[in-house]
Amino acid sequence: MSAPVAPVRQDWMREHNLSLALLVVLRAAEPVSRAQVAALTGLSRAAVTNIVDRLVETGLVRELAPVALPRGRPAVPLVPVRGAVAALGLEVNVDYLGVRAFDLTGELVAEQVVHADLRGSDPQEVAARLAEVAAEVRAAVLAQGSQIAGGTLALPGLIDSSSVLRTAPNLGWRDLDALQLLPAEVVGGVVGFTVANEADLAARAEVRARLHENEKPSFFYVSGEIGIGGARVLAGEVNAGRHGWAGEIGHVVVGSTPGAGLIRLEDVAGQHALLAAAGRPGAALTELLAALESADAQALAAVGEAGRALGIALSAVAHISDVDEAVLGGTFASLFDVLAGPVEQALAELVVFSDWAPVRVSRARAGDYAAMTGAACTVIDRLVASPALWSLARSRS
Amino acid sequence: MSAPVAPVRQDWMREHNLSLALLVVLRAAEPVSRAQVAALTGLSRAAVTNIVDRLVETGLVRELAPVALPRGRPAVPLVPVRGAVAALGLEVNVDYLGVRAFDLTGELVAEQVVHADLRGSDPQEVAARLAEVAAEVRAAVLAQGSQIAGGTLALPGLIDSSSVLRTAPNLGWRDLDALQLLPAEVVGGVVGFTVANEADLAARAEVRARLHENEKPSFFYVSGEIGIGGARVLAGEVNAGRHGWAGEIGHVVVGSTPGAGLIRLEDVAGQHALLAAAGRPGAALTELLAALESADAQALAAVGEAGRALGIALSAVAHISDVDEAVLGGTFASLFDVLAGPVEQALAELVVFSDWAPVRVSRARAGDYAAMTGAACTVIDRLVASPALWSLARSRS
DNA sequence: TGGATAAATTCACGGCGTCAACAAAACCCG
DNA sequence: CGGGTTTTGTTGACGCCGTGAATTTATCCA
Repeated sequence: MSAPVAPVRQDWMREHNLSLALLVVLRAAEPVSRAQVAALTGLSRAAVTNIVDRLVETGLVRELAPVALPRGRPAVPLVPVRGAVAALGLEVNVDYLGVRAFDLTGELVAEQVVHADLRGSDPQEVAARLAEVAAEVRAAVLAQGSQIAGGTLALPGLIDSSSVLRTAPNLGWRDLDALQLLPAEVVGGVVGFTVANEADLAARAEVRARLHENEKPSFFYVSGEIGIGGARVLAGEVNAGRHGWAGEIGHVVVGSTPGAGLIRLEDVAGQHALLAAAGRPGAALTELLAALESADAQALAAVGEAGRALGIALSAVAHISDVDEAVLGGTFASLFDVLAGPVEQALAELVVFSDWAPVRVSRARAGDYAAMTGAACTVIDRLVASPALWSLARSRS
Repeated sequence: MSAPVAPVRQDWMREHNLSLALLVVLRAAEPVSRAQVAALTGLSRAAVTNIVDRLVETGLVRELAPVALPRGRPAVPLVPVRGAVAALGLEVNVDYLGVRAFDLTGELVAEQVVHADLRGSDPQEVAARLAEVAAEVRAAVLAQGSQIAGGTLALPGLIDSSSVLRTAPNLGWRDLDALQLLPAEVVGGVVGFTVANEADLAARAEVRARLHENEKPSFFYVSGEIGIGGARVLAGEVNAGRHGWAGEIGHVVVGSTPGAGLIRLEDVAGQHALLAAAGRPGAALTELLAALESADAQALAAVGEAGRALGIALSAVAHISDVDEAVLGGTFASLFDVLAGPVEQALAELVVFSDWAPVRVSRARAGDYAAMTGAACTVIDRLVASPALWSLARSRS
């Protein structure tokens, strides 16, 4: 949320403080009282009384029964209303498509994933299948009385600011308006519908997974799939860049051949290249994992090489973006035990500031289908950032 | 200026709108009237009347004589007060040190630069010399009745958030508290004094140089000096990263030797390496420029190689940070005519999104001593961001 | 001289957070 | 068993801020 270069009026101020209070209620491990909200936000108790009343009116927050304290008047605990709102996270990836729904607190409410090989698929047809899945999740959510707050679609490709998918090489899709692709009953019925890059959204899910230990984590998220993408997170915010396609680490140069040809990260650590180097071209990832399990020398060497290349690419990220943690996600999370060593070694060797701020390497914690989760998170973020707007939109419908 | 994760009160709102109005007055090509400020900011004329009155009270803005319009009541033009405020930009670099003073509008008011070879110099001694120069510039500024709004020191090295200079390899300095180094009469008398990286500040100066054509430019600034640094600018804001040392493009890997050794950008395009490759190890840059002028084959080849390496490093920047313009500054600005071609070619060849958003390459426009200029700019930025705070500080002194 | 036009100002109004006072609901101790 | 204590939550006066409409000011033009 960046400060607007626009006049600020009282309603903006109210919106901001409303959002602040809502965030405190959402993020608290235990239910908080009005007095605690006041203490945590820095607002006066009087203001918080008023603000919380409005949040209760909009149905986003609920009061529990008062609980006795060691001393003084009992406090009224405040909790987010679970059933009130559902956020949809959709995804089309190379080997599956699916939809997830989360409530305000980030709890999974409904989900449906279909596995399929979507390489070189027809966008129209895939969109129709996604719409079906979305309709089912939608129905499940509505059945339990939730309002749908919006949706975000994750795609493995470059998406520019007008929601046009420029290219998704592994799907074989090019120059599609991703919003127009989806039928109106998916997009139209939903207040806000957006499209974003899969790696950026997975990084957002990773932020969520780390919230309990760090409110504002900073790291570079690496999404190892068929291709290799990534996203930089600074103080809890995903940094998508000028057009929204930052983090394309797969195309970073990591070396050269004697003939002066350049080697990019994907040429070494992309899934096809990695399997080929491991002596299993065209095989599934599980085969590689099994080979590593049984200490297959060629497989270990291939992953080691990939790790070194990834470390070189990440050293470029560290120098250019100044991050001190690299989070390995996607298939790289499965390969973590073999991969992390060479990555760390290359980073220690190459990064100039590794003496003061060594780049840590860690495994992603966001779990499966991180991009879907992250997609829903962005919807919740939008809602939390402007609760009054939401209640307005709700009352209109 | 990012939105605070803190309660917003009316005084914050006032400060914001005050800042907004001041910015409009500063940035306008022609003096603007209150009515124009209202139109440009989106505030009501009533509010602008009040706000401008306060800006006039603080002495930051002045009214000119009313000028007749084609129709209607004459407008009262508003202009920034030139003599009111002076911002100091200080710099210690490898071959010079100096101080510049700018007024509110960004006009140069006073300046003093001393050339000297500061490689391997003693920090204490250099600080004393800088203090002398600063005292003279200070005196010149005070003589014309300006108040000093603050100062920023530019250093060619990694500076962390607590203003400690971790390392400046080309000065041979390490682990210094840059603020404690300067005598109290330089730092103490000044409201806000900060330290920052030379390339980050030069990038800030570049933003200033481009304001008239683009309010919020985005680019990657390359600072070619003895070493090679840089800074990413997104929508007019310099992005310094987690610790403030982003943009260290000189250490990015651009290839490898057959023996599996890695080649970093500085190994090819750093000033020492470049001069050596041109057959003039240890020479001055002017010699290389002369050789290029006379079409010396070895010099041209060396710069061409450096350009290709720079292009490879910038392709990493483009993929990681998604920028669509690279600005070549420092010595690279002088070499621009020879350098730009190979850089552009490498970028076109390597950047995946060059079809939709080709990375432009341009010469820096910030002029000499860009870091000093940018250092003063950050001081002015702080002042403009909180005009009320400034008037408070002023009334206390 | 009167009308048109646009800048700048004034003022009543409603919204918002603060502050201080107060009410409410427990607990403790004599 | 009842007053004192403590902390929560509410209330109302207050001051500040931007809005919007009405008003004043200043110039040009017919």
